[in-house]
Amino acid sequence: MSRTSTAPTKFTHVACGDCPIRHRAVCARCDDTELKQLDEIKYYRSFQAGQTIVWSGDRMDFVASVVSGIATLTQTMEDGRRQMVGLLLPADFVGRPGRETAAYDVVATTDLVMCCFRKKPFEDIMVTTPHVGQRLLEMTLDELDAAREWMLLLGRKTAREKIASLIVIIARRDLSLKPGDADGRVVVDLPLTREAMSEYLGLTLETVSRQISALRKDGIIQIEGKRHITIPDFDRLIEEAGDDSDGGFLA
Amino acid sequence: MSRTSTAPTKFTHVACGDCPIRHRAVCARCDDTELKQLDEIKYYRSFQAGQTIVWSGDRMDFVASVVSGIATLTQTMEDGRRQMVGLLLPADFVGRPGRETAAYDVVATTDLVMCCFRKKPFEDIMVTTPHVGQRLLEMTLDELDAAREWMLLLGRKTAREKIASLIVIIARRDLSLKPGDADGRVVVDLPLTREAMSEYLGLTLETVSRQISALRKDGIIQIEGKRHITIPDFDRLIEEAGDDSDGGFLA
DNA sequence: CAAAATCCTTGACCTAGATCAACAAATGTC
DNA sequence: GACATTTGTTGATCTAGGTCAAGGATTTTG
Repeated sequence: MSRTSTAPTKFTHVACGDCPIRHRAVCARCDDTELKQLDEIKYYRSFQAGQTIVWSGDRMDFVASVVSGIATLTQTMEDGRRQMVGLLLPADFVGRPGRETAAYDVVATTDLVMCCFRKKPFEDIMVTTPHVGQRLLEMTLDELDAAREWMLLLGRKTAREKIASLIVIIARRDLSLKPGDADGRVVVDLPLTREAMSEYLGLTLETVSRQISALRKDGIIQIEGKRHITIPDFDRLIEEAGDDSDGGFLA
Repeated sequence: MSRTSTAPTKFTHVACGDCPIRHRAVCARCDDTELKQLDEIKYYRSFQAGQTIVWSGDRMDFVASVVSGIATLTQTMEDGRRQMVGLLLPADFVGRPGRETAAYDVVATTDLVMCCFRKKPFEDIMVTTPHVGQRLLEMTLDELDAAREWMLLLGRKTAREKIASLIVIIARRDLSLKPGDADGRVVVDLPLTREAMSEYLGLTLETVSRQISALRKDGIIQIEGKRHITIPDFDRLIEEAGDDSDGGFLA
């Protein structure tokens, strides 16, 4: 439990205008006038599962919040090796204010709706409304923390620890739990295919499948269907994940 | 060459008051009055090689620029496995404005001098001087980009590619090169021990040593002593690194 | 409802990198 | 200048996870 953050990691109850979800992002502290400004430059976009939203290196002229569905940020090597570097769940934010182009592929993993803000006017609002910039800094620092946890996972954890960590991370996000909040029985639906998990974890999909089976056989998790997981003892799973961290709040 | 950043990645020539180095960081766009403010809250600290500056989870009541020497940010697991998550060279910035505690160990890898700013007053300056916050956001986004490159390295690259990548990254930092700038002969001094490299790359130190030897035998690099490296053909080394990225500008 | 995709699991085998171990070279120290 | 320490190299061996391959379970499509 090393994190003592001043950033609101819970969802705030300030909705962004008539936006159907509560953005964790930019509008957390905006007043009505400011929300109206944001309203004026926002628009919705839908994407089909599998669709690439932006290619690495392409111009990306918006920032956005995920309304529903899942998107991933992925780095690709010329020979096709892929590493996920960000996982966007509903209410997550994506965008690089001050940057022209995307540094990674942004892919809709499921059918996806995003609430987008055109970048230029958004940046203007950032200038005139300091706390929008402040929120963005906080969010970016959170992402950096998550990225660094993730680096530990990629560089040093075993396959089994990686899988356990991923389930913990998703469970926490799912339940909006802070570290240490949950114990006892927890239920999660994995929103990712085995392949997507392998791209997240720096493994092959076969290894992912095998390790999930192993955790099942050892009674750490129970599985119905392919994605529905019951964790009888959450603390036990955290032990398997091999760290006492706060798990990070993903990108 | 995917990066097209608006952030100044070159050093700016605005020194921070009488600070002996040019901070890439906070004072890049400050005027004299603002520099004076920063001057008033800054102080210098020296550390010996090997000294831990802050432990993960400890209170960290300052932000700082590296004046000379090298520091690393490292995540540690209970059983001692270590993963470097940030490498700080002279002029790099470290700190988590808005955060109470460190999320990783900060260690002086060599003898080190830092120019520190007490956090509270620094945050006050951030509020009154918007572009300081803006610079910080830019810097944090750069770090996030670097972290994501690093994740690709950790998750998907071979040992040989990892070593080649590290040498490329250090060479670029050393020469303050932008991607694509350098070709032909390049000379670098590795500022890290084999062990530190292994912590950076998610390898063992033996593998680091072997792969460096292999690159030497294959004529990709030449070595004098243990750390002094000559790269006869920089583009060749980039090929070995297995990516066309901008290499990232580390934490 | 058959055919074709997807998505997932499991087995057999292989290899990159880890582990264990010995030693060499450089550096510090009294 | 001998001794200890730190740093780096190389060899022998082991193993976690990758690769290749077959097949099962669902979902999609026509």
